[in-house]
Amino acid sequence: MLDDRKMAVLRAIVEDYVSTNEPVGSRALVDRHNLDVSPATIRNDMAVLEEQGYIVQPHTSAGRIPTDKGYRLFVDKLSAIKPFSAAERRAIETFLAGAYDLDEVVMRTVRLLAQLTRQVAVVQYPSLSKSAVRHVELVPLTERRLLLVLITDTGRVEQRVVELPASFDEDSIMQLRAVLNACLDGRKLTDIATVVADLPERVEPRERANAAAVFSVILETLVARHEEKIIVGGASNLTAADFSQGLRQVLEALEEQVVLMRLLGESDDQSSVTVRIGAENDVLGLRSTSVVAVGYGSADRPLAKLGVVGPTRMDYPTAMGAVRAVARYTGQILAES
Amino acid sequence: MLDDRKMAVLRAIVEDYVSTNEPVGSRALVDRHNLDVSPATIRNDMAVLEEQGYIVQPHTSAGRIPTDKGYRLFVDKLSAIKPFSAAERRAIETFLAGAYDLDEVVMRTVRLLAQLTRQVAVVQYPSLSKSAVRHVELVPLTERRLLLVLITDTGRVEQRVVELPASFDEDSIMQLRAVLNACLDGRKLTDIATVVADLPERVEPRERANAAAVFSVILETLVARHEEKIIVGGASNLTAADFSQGLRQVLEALEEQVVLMRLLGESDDQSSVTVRIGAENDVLGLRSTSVVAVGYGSADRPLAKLGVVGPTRMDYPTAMGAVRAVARYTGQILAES
DNA sequence: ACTTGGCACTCGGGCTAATCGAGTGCCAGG
DNA sequence: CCTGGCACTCGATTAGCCCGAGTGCCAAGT
Repeated sequence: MLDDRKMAVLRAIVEDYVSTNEPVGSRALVDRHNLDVSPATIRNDMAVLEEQGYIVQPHTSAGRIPTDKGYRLFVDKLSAIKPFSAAERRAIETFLAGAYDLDEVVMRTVRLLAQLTRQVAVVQYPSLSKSAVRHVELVPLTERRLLLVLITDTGRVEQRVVELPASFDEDSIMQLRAVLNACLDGRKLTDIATVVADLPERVEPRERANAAAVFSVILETLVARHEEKIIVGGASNLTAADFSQGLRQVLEALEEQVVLMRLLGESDDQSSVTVRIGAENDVLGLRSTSVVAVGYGSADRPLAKLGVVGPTRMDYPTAMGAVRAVARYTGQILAES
Repeated sequence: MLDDRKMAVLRAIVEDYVSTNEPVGSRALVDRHNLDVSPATIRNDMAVLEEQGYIVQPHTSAGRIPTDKGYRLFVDKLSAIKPFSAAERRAIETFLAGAYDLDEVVMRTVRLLAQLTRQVAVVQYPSLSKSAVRHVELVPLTERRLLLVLITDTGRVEQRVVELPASFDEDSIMQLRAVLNACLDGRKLTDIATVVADLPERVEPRERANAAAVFSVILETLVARHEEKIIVGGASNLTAADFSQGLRQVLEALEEQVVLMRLLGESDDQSSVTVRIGAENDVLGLRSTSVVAVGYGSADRPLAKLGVVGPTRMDYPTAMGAVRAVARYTGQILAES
């Protein structure tokens, strides 16, 4: 379909356009890359590329810019993920290493990613559904209220107030806590629904009402609600790339947790870097952005995803390299705890 | 200095400019407000106002726009905080009432505030220094690592990994936990430093090394580190007001926790709404924005602050009303737990 | 002393015309 | 299939122009 040189031309167009942000013409192309042909030849190639939908000219007589389809081909066939130098890796490692707790790790990750790519970074907390319970704690608040604190093996701490149907005493709480920890400890959160179903039997009859309230809150919190938590950073990088008038839309989209989830979640391939370009994101308002995402965590223990969002005119090789490198180290650090 | 009519003129200029975003001239002024004088008279007044620095003309021959000093006078003398209607209050209340835990309350607050004011909302978590300990929990992670979880009476849950100098057994942890809870429960976090100093005596000698590690982490976490946590929402509202080229700067500033702290913290008057206009914010990059902030929490128990950030060209009465109303209800809800 | 109508003046925004040049498509020849 | 040549297109830039909103000032009126 497309011979080698046409591919090379497309690659050159993408690279030039990404770095200059201006439509690239045939002359500039032969100058800046060592294609040993004349501009006229390039023009013929470009005509073909345009006909096939890989590039377009914004105005009748200006250079060409890549289409989504063009970027897609570039990412799939024409570029390699840019590896990071040893020095860069060390920098990443030390930057992340200073973090104390999960919040800190996630915050640093997002900052780092935004800085490395000069794009908007998006990092998802370790997914609850992929975590296991490490500890459950019940703290009395008032007569009929408990604070339920649930700690996962990925370091997430979820809290929730429980309203009890009846008042309680210290002993019954101790007992309930013991039962909960005994039964839930180490269980995957996905399995918890079934485990909880059997729990009432293990509680003294007169405490069952209160226990049931606690159980239902556990289920509700972990299964139904905001189980995913995502943070965003580096929004100021969006001002560099000029979204005609869509900046507002993009910012709005990035404030919606649900949208972010879809953005990261759409690709279910865990281990390799995935790229969604322009209209491939069926999120309204992000039609003119690309998403580079990857799962993090060890191979046998995927935790969640992270990535960057930026204009389709993005340095994909570098972004992919950064995302992959950061994911690796973040996963590593979280695996240690 | 300025007679009544000049004041009225300034008020009219501010109001018109805020609503139209265009320099306002003498004719428009007499038309839209019932000033019973001619445009020429207004022009004389405007000349005086300009001489005194309350207004300027962006171009030699265009209408006037208020200066920071003009807005300041407007806020101090010429406007009243806009009260919210009963219906609006009810809406706020029900919107906030559905929240389960602290995170949820804060998130909803920030969303609500952004929506009501159409500005960027900034909400600080209940300040640790004003909280008391409700519960301390130690969760074993590995041989020599503990997860320290600290729950405050304001609902904040802080976590931190502790590296121990020696290995430990279940019993010693139980004991340590008991000591910690016995001694710290109910104590203000500001007092904790002194309390912790006396703790080692109450631990068995052979456990002192580990205990000391835990204590130092407690101090470090609560006193030294990121004790303040602030979240931001509604950044997309910034695109409406056109910051000539400072949008980037503004976004950057809003991503810096430290900057946000200074923004909210600068005014130490807890109970009343404070407004900082333009250059009054000595934060670089926010010289062209205004901050409307107020403390929340009950009078005898201030918790933290919240507010909005927007262009100096802002509807101050409404913003102040919204900030005050939201602070009231958020404080109320947090007081209940 | 303040207000008012009149009037000349300023200057930014918007419109049109003209020019420039990057870049194209196509063709004929190698 | 590549190449140099050439006519053509059209966006961007510049210059010139006009219009009108808005001003400052002044002289006259209350």
